[in-house]
Amino acid sequence: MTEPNIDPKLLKPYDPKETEGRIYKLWEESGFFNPDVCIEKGIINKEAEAFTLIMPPTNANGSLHAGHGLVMTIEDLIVRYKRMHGFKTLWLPGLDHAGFETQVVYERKLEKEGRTRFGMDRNDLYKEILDFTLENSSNIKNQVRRMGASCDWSREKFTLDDSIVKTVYQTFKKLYDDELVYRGNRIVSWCTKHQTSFSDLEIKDEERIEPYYYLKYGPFIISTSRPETKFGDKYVVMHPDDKRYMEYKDGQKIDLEWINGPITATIIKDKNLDMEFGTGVMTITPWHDQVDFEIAERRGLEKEQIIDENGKLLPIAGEFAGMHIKKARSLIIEKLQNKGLVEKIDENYKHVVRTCYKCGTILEPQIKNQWFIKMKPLALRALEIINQDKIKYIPDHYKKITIHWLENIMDWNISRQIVWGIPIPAKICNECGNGMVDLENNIIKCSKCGGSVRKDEDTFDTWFSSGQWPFATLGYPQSNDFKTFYPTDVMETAGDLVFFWVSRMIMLGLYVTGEIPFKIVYYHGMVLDAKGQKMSKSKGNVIDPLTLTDKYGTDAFRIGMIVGNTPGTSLSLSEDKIRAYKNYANKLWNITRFVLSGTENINYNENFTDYTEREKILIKERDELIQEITKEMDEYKFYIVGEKIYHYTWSRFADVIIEESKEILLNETDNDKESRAQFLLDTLTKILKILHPFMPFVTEEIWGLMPIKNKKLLMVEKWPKTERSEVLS
RNA sequence: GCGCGGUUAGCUCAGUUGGUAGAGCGACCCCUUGACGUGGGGUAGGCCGGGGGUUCAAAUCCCUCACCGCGCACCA
Repeated sequence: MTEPNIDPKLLKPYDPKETEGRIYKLWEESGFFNPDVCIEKGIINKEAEAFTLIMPPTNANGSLHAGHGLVMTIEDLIVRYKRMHGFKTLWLPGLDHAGFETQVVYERKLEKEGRTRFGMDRNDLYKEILDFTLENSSNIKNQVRRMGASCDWSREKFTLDDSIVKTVYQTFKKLYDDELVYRGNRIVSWCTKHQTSFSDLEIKDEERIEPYYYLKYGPFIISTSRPETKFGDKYVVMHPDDKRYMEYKDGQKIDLEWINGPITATIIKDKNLDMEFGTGVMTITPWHDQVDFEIAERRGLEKEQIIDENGKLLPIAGEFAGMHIKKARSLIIEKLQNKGLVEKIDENYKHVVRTCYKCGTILEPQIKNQWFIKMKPLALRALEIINQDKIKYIPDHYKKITIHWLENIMDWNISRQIVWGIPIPAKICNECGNGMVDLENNIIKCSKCGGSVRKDEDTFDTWFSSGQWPFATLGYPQSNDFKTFYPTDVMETAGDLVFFWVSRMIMLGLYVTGEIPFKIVYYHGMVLDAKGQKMSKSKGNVIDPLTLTDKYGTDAFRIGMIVGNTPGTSLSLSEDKIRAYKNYANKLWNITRFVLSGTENINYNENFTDYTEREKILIKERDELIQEITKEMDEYKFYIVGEKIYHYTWSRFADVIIEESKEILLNETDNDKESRAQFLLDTLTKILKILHPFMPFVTEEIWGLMPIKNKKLLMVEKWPKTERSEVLS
């Protein structure tokens, strides 16, 4: 054989490092990430159907982790596939200020520097975090590029952009006008470390074994795991039907000896009490307990704060005032024991305590005057459309989980006592505590009592703004983008955001725009380390996706993340697997070398029909596979497609077809050679197209070397069609 | 307590209308063949968590139990 006359690049092994940056630049400069450019350049029709995927805004408080790697891979795969089908495809990238999350990260940074946010000027702190965020964000954007993401950077949004904030404010106002948002004194979960309240979701339940105390409260025995809350307990509650306590009447007063001396307690008969539990009698602490609060509200009982915002006891605790509850508990019990008021102590009481999901501090329920969204009406609307299957859940069991949550939804506290976030545009009355939404910042008097007002210093729960992301990013209500790309098609995100984010987007999307925000929710699982353990900095098992892409190439990383990774199921990231796909990228490269050098004197004709029987059989087999694969792609079963195309190229095309081609191309008649050569070129072309969404870099690079007339960039070529197999058979 | 998953080869996991179990990695044995040793050929390895049921036929459908995850929950 003569020296092959093919691109010398092909004579060396495939080098992802040399290729990827160059290819990404090629794509970016083509402008094809932007659907408008695709129309301008005649790649797609102006009338083409839109396909929209809004990228979950990346937290701008760190760098890319393995989970992001998965997100970028799956979403880019979906988007490239749709783009190759001629959709007017938009993948809109974004960054999230991530309110509390980022503030926590920043506070840790401050701590390391020996500083603290408390006592810092609000504006200074805000500015520092903003700088921190912006610095990170440029870093993150480069990392997203490294993953090959074909998102439209020209439409990038940040959750603190003016346009987004404006939309968020309008929504807040609308909710207020519709009486779906209210300011109220309600029990909220308060973190004494972070000095902010949470919604019911920012809570981690933790099982603990702690002593459980049975205390003598006058003639009764009450039980508690939290004696430090009991100072102000002056109501003793029992069920009206409880035969044991028939002699006591509702409202009856009883004098008794308590922690710091004699008190007068009032008997309350209430049905919202479990007779079976403990002794069937309890005292209530309305300021620091949800159930007690509700009873007190219903019965109009007094509420008194016992514990302050730092977790220290207030003057009502007498000699214990100023002491942290952690320290006080055992001392209080000691005192009660000395007074003979402890009946018994159960040392092995197993119960659940609510802790801050970030720092693990036990949350203190506190009554706070904050903004709440009335969720029931919003949830009902969402339930209706979910039950009608207007939104498809992948995997489908997330539908059940969502329904279960929506049916038991609680009002949503959206006030956060942190600086880093979107300020709540409202005034609070200094006299009566009334809250008034004030977008123009011109309210100077309370609308209820005429009292003086102050600006609400709180910020919105970050999920309140990100809950509006699909329509906010598209410029609701008037922009062309909104009209063209909303409702969006797919929301692809992590399973643990099902309540935090996805369900709230559905509710707020329906409420504001009257339409569902997306048609499909695709949940990916968590990325675990090779041993199946959760990655965390403290365990030191965090895998940086970029170290893997450096080592094995982005394509290898990407297809390794896809194959065998079913939606919703967590994925163990093993380096072996990624390495295997690096070999695959190289295999593809070598296949190309063979095909191109073996078919040098052939003009590839994609409409060639003069195939011999031998090739017709192979084409039928190949096209059946393509049909199968296309169907599975449309069903979002990428994990199967990746495996099948891998298997076909390697075990079938390379190991069998190429092997037998060696003889055919050397020894058979011209007809046979032509038929085989056309088949090899045609099949390689189709393999590249199918593989492109999975492995965009190597396929684009090879595409550039293919002897194809009038070719465009592979990223905007058309997904292979299979109608011709009928023509040929 | 309620809800949702999972349990298949040594490891990680596929298995979508029920029809004699698959992939990758790993292991072992061969092959210095001209696309590729980042390769090629081959072998071993699974009563598909246990027990019932439906069926001609069950990894697949139903019931039940066990174990492992994960959510939710106002039990003082």
